[in-house]
This record gives sequence, C-alpha cells and structure tokens, in this order.
Amino acid sequence: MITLSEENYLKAIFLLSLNTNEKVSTNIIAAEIGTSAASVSDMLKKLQEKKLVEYEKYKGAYLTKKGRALASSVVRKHRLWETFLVNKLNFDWGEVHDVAEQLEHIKSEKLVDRLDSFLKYPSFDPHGEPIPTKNGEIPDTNTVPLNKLKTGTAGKVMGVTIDEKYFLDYLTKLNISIGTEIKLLEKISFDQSLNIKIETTNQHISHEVAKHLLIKMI
Amino acid sequence: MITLSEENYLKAIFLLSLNTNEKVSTNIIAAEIGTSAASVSDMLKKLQEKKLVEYEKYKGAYLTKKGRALASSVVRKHRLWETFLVNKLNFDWGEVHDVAEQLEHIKSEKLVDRLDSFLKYPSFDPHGEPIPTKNGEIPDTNTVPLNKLKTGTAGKVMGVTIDEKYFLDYLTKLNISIGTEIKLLEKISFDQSLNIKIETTNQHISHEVAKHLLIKMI
DNA sequence: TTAAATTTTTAGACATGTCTAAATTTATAT
DNA sequence: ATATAAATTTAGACATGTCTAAAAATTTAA
Repeated sequence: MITLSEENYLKAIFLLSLNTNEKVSTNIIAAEIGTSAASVSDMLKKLQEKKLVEYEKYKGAYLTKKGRALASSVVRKHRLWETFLVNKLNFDWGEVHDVAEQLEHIKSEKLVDRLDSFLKYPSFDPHGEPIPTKNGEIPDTNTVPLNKLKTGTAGKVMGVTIDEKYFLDYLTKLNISIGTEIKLLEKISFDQSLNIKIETTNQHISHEVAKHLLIKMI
Repeated sequence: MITLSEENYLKAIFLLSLNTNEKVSTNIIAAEIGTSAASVSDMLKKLQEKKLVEYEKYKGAYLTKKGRALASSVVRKHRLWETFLVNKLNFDWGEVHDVAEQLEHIKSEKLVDRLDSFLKYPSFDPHGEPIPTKNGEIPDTNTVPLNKLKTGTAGKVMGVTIDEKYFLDYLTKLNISIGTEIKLLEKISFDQSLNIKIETTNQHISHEVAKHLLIKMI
C-alpha cells in the first residue's frame, strides 16, 4: 500500500526530473515539498525499500519504472480534477490547485476513467499543462517559454508552468489566459524583463513571469 | 485542525445516534468503525479535549453542537459524492460507497457548494438516504421499514438503510430499486420472512433484507 | 446481594512521518 | 592540497493512531 506522503514525494521527483531524467537531490526535493532535507533522506530510504526509486546516498534519487507509473498517475489525477473543477464546477483557474492536491490522492481507477470520459478525454488542463495518459505518456506541447521567443515574433499562450494563485491572478489582471496572443517587442538586457503586446495593448513583464508562460508560435 | 480519523469517529457517532440522541457506547462505536474498544476509548478522550463530544468514562459519548455540525457535513459530503458518482459518472449504486468514503474527507466548502449546485440540490442520495443540508437539517423521509408494513398494504421503495455492495447487488437481482412498488402479501411468523409482490411478480425475502428497505405507503 | 460475565479503560508497544541538532560526506575556493 | 562551505545523513525526539494484554468498572444473573 502506498501512502499519501509517498505519493507526494514521487510526484515531486517526477515533476523535477520531467525533462532531465537525472537524479534529483535531497535539498531540491525538500524545497519542492516544503519539508526538511532530513525528512527527505528518511523517505528516500523507504521508497528505495519499496522499489519506487533508485537512491544512492549523498547522490540523489530517480524514479524506477514502477515509481514513475505511480507518480504519473497522481499527476494525471491532479490535472483531470483541475479540469473538472474549472470546466464543470466553474472554478477560477487560480483557485483549483489546493483542492486538486487533495483529490489527486483518491484511489479508484474506475473513478479516474469515468472522470476522463466525462471531461471528454482532455489532453491539457486549465493551465495548459499536459495530462499524462493512462499509459504514462505526456502529450506534446510544442511550446517555448516566452523569454526564449525571438524579439519581434508572436505566439499564443498555450500554458503556464506554475500553479499558484498569486501568479494566476496576476495573469488574469494582465488579461492573459490560455489562447491569448502575445508579441515580444523588446528584451531589456539589464534585468531580462520584456516589453510585450497582449492582444492589442502594450505591457511590461518581468523575466520571472515570462519564463512560466508557454508560447506556441503562429 | 481535524483529522481524517476524527471525522470518521464523529460520523459513526452521528449515524449511531440519529434518532435517539442518546450516549453511544464504546463497543458500538468500535463495531461501526471496525476497530478495538481500546482505540475508541483513546479517541473519545481526544474528541472530548477538542469539545467535539461529551464523554463520560464507562458511560459513552454524544456529540456536542460543534461535533454534530462537523459530522453532518461529512455525511452531507459522502451523500453528495455518491449522487455525483451515480448521476454524473454512471456508477452503479452498489459500487459508490468505498470511493465516497474517501471523497467525504476532501476539505473545501466551495467544492461542496458547487457540487450541490451542479447536482441541482438533491435531497436524497442514490440509496434514498437524506442528504443533510448545509445547516445540518435532515430532509424528512416519511417512510417505514418494509417489515413494519401491514400485511396487504403496498408502497414504494424510497430508500435503503445500509450501503453495502452485496446487499445492493442482491436488491438489483430482485429487481428492487428506488421507486419500485412493493406489496406485502404475508409475514411468516417463524422467521419473520416475507412474501411480497415486486411490481408484478411474487418473491420471498428475509427479515434482514426487509428491515433495510424504506417504504412510503401509497 | 454477591459472584460471574461483560464492557471499558489503562499501560505499554509499535509504525508512520515529521522535526532539530550533530555528524559525516561532498563540493568549492584559495 | 587543504581548509572552508554546503549538502546530506544519522541520532534521538515527538505526535498520531493503532494494537494486545491486563486492570478496573459496570451489568447481569443466580
């Protein structure tokens, strides 16, 4: 039996090594989960015991096939529930995270399957994040972070890479949501902030914001 | 903060003292929850500390106003989720209990409100059990258990009082569901079993089954 | 009304997941 | 190359919720 805590650790490692597939360090996991490095050490030992991670002392850990499948299923559930909350219960995209953090741990394969069907098999959640399939595949986004766009080019917002109320509320205030058209006008080299055109109006945003906006070129 | 375990104890006491409002004994609670009397003793002390129950050693416990409100909210969530699973995700009425046992602990007032609205404010769940309102009121059923019906009278099934797969599957096999018309033909005094007419066909059922079927006379 | 049976509580143990402080290992910089 | 800094693990503690076995209180029945 896998516990709620274990699921949270697996999910953290999964999300931290999405692109890299490299070992993830104790401290990074601790920061992601919001706990101490000591607790992470303890837990990595337990997950190693259960063959959910490969863990080498002082070197970090990565997911086994079994661990990756479990983590992927938790992320899948999280994003399906977020989609449900926004599409069916009219939640705002900024207020679904905490509830989905709870719902992602509900254990019922049938529930997930039915929810998926009820939502018409979505590939992306309300933040544009890909929803892993039942087999653990991750839909391709074909996007780049806004700060990597070439000056002068335009694209559509396809997603965001963090799911925090204050960030999402700020985007809403800027009139940015999934599908919004953005043109990169100028990069300020001093602080890497950006002048951009959102639909028809000009705005200035920080590097910190830009790097969490996923753009598909048009 | 209230824990999942505490919620389960409050719910158990709530359901065991629905009509009576009397003190509930340690052993009865232990049986309901499926744990030992020792564990119940321990927990009652904690709930007493938190002013969720009034507990007198060796005498049992009953809910305080605060405890009753919390318990009622858990039962409300359980029954709303069961309604969601059956009405929206096409679950069978016999397979929703275990999932609802998990979902009832999700903490989000907004989620419950939105779910209630999404389901069009139901008063009864798929088993005919009343769904407590937000204020903790319990919709009236005006029903009697089938075994208390007078021989020769007829009524409609309005609900069942246990939520177990084997019982519900058996009812389905007997062609009994919410709304089914039943006439009591004969009580066998030896074992209190009943001969009944279900819609148009005659059947024989045990006292054990009859007492869990809620009938409204027509 | 007193002995026996039942119920309930207490005592002590264990597993889980967390923490802080100290010890150890690894990385960095002179 | 070695001292220092940073990262990581270990040791020991604590809270929660559970258990079994033994003790205490209550109920039942002769």
